[in-house]
Parts: sequence; structure tokens; C-alpha cells
Amino acid sequence: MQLSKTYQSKDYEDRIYQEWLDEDIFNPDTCIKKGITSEKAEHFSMVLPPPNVTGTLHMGHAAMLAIEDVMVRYNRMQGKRTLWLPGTDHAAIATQSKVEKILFDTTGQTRHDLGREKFLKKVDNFAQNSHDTIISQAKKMGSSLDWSREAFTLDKQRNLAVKTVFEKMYKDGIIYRGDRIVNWDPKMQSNVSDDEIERIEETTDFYYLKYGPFTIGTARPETKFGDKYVVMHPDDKRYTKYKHGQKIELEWINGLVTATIIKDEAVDPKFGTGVMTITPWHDVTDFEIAQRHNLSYEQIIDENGKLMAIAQEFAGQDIFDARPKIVNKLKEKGLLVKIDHNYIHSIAKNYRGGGIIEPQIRTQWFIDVNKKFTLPHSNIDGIKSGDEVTLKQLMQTVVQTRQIKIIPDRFNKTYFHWVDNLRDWCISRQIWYGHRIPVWYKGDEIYVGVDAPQGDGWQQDPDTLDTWFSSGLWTFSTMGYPDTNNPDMKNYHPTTVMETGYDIIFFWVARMILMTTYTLGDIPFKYVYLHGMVRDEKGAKMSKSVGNVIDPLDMIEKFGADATRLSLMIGTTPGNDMKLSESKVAGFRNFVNKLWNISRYIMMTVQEVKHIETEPKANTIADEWILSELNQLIKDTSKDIDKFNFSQAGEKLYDFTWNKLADWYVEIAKIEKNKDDILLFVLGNLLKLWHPFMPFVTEVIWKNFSTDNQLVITKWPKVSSKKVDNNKFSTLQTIISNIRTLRVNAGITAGATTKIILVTTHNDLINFVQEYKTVIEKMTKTELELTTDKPTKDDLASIHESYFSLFTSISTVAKNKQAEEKKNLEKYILTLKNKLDSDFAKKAPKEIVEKEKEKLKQAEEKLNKFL
RNA sequence: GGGCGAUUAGCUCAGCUGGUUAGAGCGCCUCGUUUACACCGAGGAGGUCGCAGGUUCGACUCCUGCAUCGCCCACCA
Repeated sequence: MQLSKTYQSKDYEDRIYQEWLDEDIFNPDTCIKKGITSEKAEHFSMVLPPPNVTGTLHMGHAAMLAIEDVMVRYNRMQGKRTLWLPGTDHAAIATQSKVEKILFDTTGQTRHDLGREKFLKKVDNFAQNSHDTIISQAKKMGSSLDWSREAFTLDKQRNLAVKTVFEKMYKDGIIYRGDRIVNWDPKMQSNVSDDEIERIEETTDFYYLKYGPFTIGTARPETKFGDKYVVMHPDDKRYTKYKHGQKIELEWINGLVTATIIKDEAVDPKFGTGVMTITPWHDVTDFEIAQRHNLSYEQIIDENGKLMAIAQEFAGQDIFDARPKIVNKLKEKGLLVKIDHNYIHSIAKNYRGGGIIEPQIRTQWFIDVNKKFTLPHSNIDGIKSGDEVTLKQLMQTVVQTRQIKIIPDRFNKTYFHWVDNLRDWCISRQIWYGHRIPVWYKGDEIYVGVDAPQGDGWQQDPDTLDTWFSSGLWTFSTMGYPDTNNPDMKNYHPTTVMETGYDIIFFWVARMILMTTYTLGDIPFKYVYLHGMVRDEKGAKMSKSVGNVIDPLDMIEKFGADATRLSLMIGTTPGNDMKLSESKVAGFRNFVNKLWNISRYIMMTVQEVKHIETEPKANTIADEWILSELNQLIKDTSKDIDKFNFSQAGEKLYDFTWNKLADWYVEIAKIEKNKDDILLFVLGNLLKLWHPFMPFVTEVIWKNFSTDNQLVITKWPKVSSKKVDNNKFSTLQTIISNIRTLRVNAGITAGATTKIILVTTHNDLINFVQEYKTVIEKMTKTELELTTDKPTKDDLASIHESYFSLFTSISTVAKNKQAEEKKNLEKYILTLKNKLDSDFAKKAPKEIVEKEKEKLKQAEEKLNKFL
């Protein structure tokens, strides 16, 4: 096979991926059939965090795919039963709003103009297209996903799982329906969960208003029409004369009202005047106060964000338009005390591009996280089958006991903080795209079940479920649930690792833990590995509007999938954001090419290209060195991947490939011959070690070896226990480096061959250099002459004239260098001696003291050579 | 307001449970058109590890405080 000078990723990647698909080796069932793994082998399983069907893959997805594929390919090569299960998420709100926007932008229609059925068809269409794009992109990255098991969070099987769990929870009393204050998005006409809103700080006016004998503060005067409770802290001395329950007549926006005094600890006496009025229908705190004291409440703002009849002359107006008019009226009535213009107010926004949240009291479905129920069957450490528990306890227990380990560790704290403060989860949404709530009503009757009830007159609840409800089931809804006899459930659940971004630890990771511990009495996964966000080279979030987005497909097109993968794995650590630039990817493209050329050279020089399975015999110190370095590399790479240190593994592989194999061993192999077997052996193993990181180029090179198997299913290299002393080789390296430095410092042009007379009285050195003379000479472009005598005038004269100045300059340089080195060495020895004279010798652990003594000995020996 | 993280070479970051003279990649400088590779090779410069204390024989590493930046959470009307 003729190999091109540079690796052209485009010529190979699609074809290689197709070949893997043809062999069906991403499917563990096929691997068992082919004997690549066995039914009895340990399993490694992972479900892909399903990308939303809202568009295309971004760099974050690419990072996720790269990291997960490393784990999967590594474990597959280890011979484990390995399953990586793909899918996509319907992402209810995100997808619906995207389609609504497209619909409105293109036709000016809203979803209501189309009607539920027609609109949903449009969304399905969009989702299908988006899905197809995403899948093809995942393939471009080289992801070894088992496509035969692909799932969608909104398909029939997942819908059955959703309905089954819903029914079960309802029967356990965990799911309930209630009137609660929710985050209403008037733009989307739906409520959203606390996690779906983001707060934005805004500088607004803050109004101090006269409310009878009190002054109250508010940033939102338009909500104040119905305020008839005035609240203060029970211990506030300023207001002791007012008693709880006392009634006061006062003039308010639209005339006289009777206000009731309420004492409640929720009021901060230090804030403003320490007195506030409440609007329970549109404020969470106020709602809670109202509930505590059994107060009545009234709706002021309707679902569209317009004022209601209570606002009288302002009724029907948009709240934001009405505000200045209301303030004006308050001013005219003399109720406006003052305005603070620099008030920082946080407003809640629906983070999926929706509108400004207006809290509203509405009837919704909730999951009660504090309700006790009996867990019939438990595989959870610390909880026995039949124990009475709450969802919150389950979520806490599995992480506390370390049955689920979160990487990096610090996210445990984040997780607990969230779970400990978790409130009931509102799961109903007033949008159309999603799992319809499996509840039917007929008059006062209510029916909850997987299938629609028999008989006429039943109306299904129009709402759909929060998208995270179905995502929460993902690890087991993809494995056949509710059919618990499904072999996948037995063979691959709980999954081994959940790898995802730290930004969705609450949304998703916590919900999966909730859903799985509840439904199965088991953990969904053993490890949670959290990766950071991919940012631009300045550390800014990538966003379309800023224009700093790096598209993974562009990078693959330009530099290849392997380089793109490396750039997302090397130099990044779990839980920390990673900065990415095109030049970083380009750098790794250079490296991919380096590996390509090392391979190309070996393939071209070697007598016969064949796969060498067992370690060949080492004939020289270079052979011994490279084999032991390889051995260490296998050890390190395996350990690092096992410990999720992908970056470190990559760095060590990089170092070996470039700085050891290419720069030293291959160069020496040009001088010392008969290294075919070792070159092939090292290369073969190196390809295996690199394969999880860069599957394409390694597979392409592997094809040159005449083996039947694809690299993707070869066995991971084994560590040999042989011990080798590499001191000799490092001496050789030192000598070569020194001579090279000498040459450069003496200003000798790189191409020219020079003569060097090595004068030394050390016989070991003479002997050593004599032994490796050829290698040293060729590696340093020199002719060596060895002598124990100081050169006489005659000697110098005998050297060809053109070498004469060279010799003298080299000696001067060498002398200076030596002097400098000697000085450093003496300093170092002094430091060591002082250290050993101090308490260090008495108090430090023995082996460390020994090590220091050894160092001293070596340094002193080295110094002796100078003298 | 609470919590978390970061601060190490010009840039991007490693540095595991305290123990060599603190590392890598990129960039920079010098030299080189050597038939594997210019997507290359050889050599080099560059850091009092944010600041101030403390613990220790020994601190980039542990503790306390401070500063700057970033993120997350929270019902301050």
C-alpha cells in the first residue's frame, strides 16, 4: 500500500466507519457471537446523554462523544461486554419553541392557528430532520455507538415506560395534583420548573408608597391593586403597637381598602421600612405567607400578562405598559413617597428563549420528594427491601454511601446542596410536544393509567410532562423497561458510567438517580464523570450571536476527526471548562501526521510488514530501552484511563510517540540495523494504545499489518513484568545531547560533519563511547577521536586546518559549559549536604532520606569526573 | 446573602495522598532544503508557583486571612 506523505483524514474516515458498521462490532451481541467477548465477561455499559433534537451538534457534544468513546473503545479492547447506547431527546420546550419560532417567522402563524394535531406533525418533522443530522455527526466523530439499540425519549417504548412510572408514582401517592404557585411564562403559555428559569439582574426604579400609616417598598407597583395584607416581623419594635389581625382602613390605588396586619418572620426588618404588603397570587414568598396565615388571594395578572378587572381603569393593559401610568396615578393621589432609581432587581426569564416569568397560582402535577413510601425491592446500600423511604432520602443515600461516585469529587457538595434543598418537582407543562399526562377526567372522576379508560366521556389531561421526566428514566427505559425480563436490563443495568456536562447535574443526573432508585430500587450508574464546557480561546461562551462558535464538523473537515478528538481530551480535566481554538486542533493534526509518518517510515524500511504478537528479543541498549518504555506506557495508559485521567494518558502517549519513538528509537534504527521486529512490535502496540483516542488513523495504519482483525477489536496490550536497567541508554542520550549542544554552541552548521577529539582520563567513558561510536557519530554528525592524553601541539597540527578553529572553539565552549555545570553541581551538593545534616535525616521517612543520599552520591561522582 | 472553583513560563494548562535543581504543548529566538514527516529536525531563552501569615526537618502542594476573576444556588418585597 502506497502511503501519502501526509495523512489525509478525508480519504479514510467515512470508509473506516462504514467498515466498523459492516462488522457490527459496536453491538455487544455480535461481539459475543464472534468471540470477541463472552457472555460471562464483565460488562461496561454507558448510555449516551441524548442530544436534543433542536438542531445540530456543537463542540460540547463533540467533547462528550470523544471522552465517552475513549472509555468505550478501551473497555471493548479489554475484552469486556461493552455497550454504548445512543439516542436523542425530544427536549419538549426547547424543540416546541424552536418550531413555533420558525412557524411564526415563515408564516406568521402560531401553534393555535394550526391546532394541536397539525402542529405536532410539524414538530415531529423538524425533530426527525434534526435527529438525522445529529446521528450523522455523531458518526463523523467516530463514536462506537450500538445503533441497533438507538432510542428516542418520545418514542413508543419510552412512552410506555413514562406512563408506567407515572401510574406507579401516582398509586404510591408520590405524584399529586395541586394548586401551587408556579413559574408561568406568558409568552410560551406554560409553566416551567425552577431549574428552567434564569435570573437576570436589572436596574429599575424602586417605589416607596404610602400604605395607610406605613410606607412600603416595591419594584412592581402594578401588582399591588389587590394588596390588603400588610406584613411585618413579629419582633420589630417599631411596629409593636400594631397587632396581628388588626384591621385598618386606608386609601389605596383605586379607593378605600381594609388592610389586615399580619406578623410573619419572613419579613426582613432591615430591608426598606420593614413593612410590606403581599401579592400571594404572583409571588412565591407572599404565597407562602398567605398559606401560613390562611389568607385569601386574588389574581391580578392574567395568563397573557395583562391586568385583570381588579385593576379597574387599567384592566386589559399589559403590565409593563401600565406601570408608568399606575405610578403617575399614585403620585397624583399623594401615595408616592419617593423613587430609588438605582435599584437592582432580578427578574426571572424562561431560559429556553421564553418570556419573563410571572408567578401564577395554577393547578399542576407534582412529584412529592418528601412523601414516604415503601421500597419493595432494594439493591441500594443502606436501604433494605421493604424500608419506608422518601425520594429525597434515596437520592441522598446512594451518593453518601459512595455507591455512586461523582468525578470530580467536589461536585458531591453541589449535588447534596441541591438535593437537601429540593422542593416538590412540578412535572406538568402546558405545551403540546411531549409525553401527554396519562390522566383522564370525567366530571369529578379521575383515572390514571397506562391505557385510556373504557367508556365515553373521558377527557385526557391536555398537559404534557416535563422533558426531564422521560430523561430521568433514560438508563433503563432504553433497556426494555417495563419489561423487566429484557436481557439488556439484566446484562447492562446498572450502567457503569454516566458521562455528561456539569451543567446538567441537577436537571438530569439527579433526576435519573431519583427515577431509577424509585422505580428499580437500584442505582442508574456507578460513576458520574462530569466534563466542563467548551469555550472559545478567550474563555467566552460560544454563541451564534457573538460569532465565536467553532463547529465540530468544520474541524473534522479541516483537520480530521482524530485531531478534533485529541484537542478536546488532552489538556482538559474533569469538571473544568476547556478553551478551544482552531490552532489547538491544527496542532493535533500535526501530531496525527507525525504518527502517520513514523508508521509510514517503518512500513517502508522493514523487510516484511507483519504484526508481531510477542515481544521480540532486545539486542542493544536502545532495544531494551524502547521496550521497557513501551511497557511503562502500557501500564500508565491503562491506569490513567481506568482512573478517568484521559488527558494524562494522552500526554504520555504523545510524549512516547514523538520524543521517544520518533526522536530516538527510529533515528537509532537508521544506524543499528535488524530492528524490524521491534519496530513493528512497538508500532503495533502503540496503535492499540492510541486507538481509543484516535480510532481512524490508527485503524488505517493497522490495515497495513496482515491481520484479519480490525484494530477496534484487538486485545489491549499486556504489561510484561520484565525489569530492565536503562541507565546505559540514558548515558548514551546524555552524551549525544551534549555533543549536539557543543556543536550548536560552537556555531557549526547542522549539515557539516565535524571532528571532535574527546579527551578524558576516564576509562569507562572511553569504553562506552568506543562501544557506541557509530551511533554517536551518526546521531551527532561528528567524527570522534578518543584519547586519554592531552592534545599536544603536534596533535593539534595534525588536525586538518579547517577543523582547527573548531577544536579550539569547542574546547572553550566546553570549558565554559563545564565550569557552569560544575558550579551548579557544587551548589546542588551543598544543598543536599545541608539537608542531610539538618533534622531532615532524623525526621523524614527512611526511603526518602535514602533517596537523597543516593542523589548526593551520584552528584559527587559526577563532580569527580570534572576534577 | 450562601456555596464552589481558578490564580504556576508570553498564551493554554499539568503537577495524584507535602519530599529531585517546578513540567508539557503552543508561541518566541538561533541554526538547518539530512529521501518518514517543514503538518519536520537540533539547540535555546523564559517562572521568587496571586499576596500575607501559619503548621513542618521540608510547602506549588496542608491551614488561616486578603485580593482579583469566573461559575452555581437563593423568596429580600
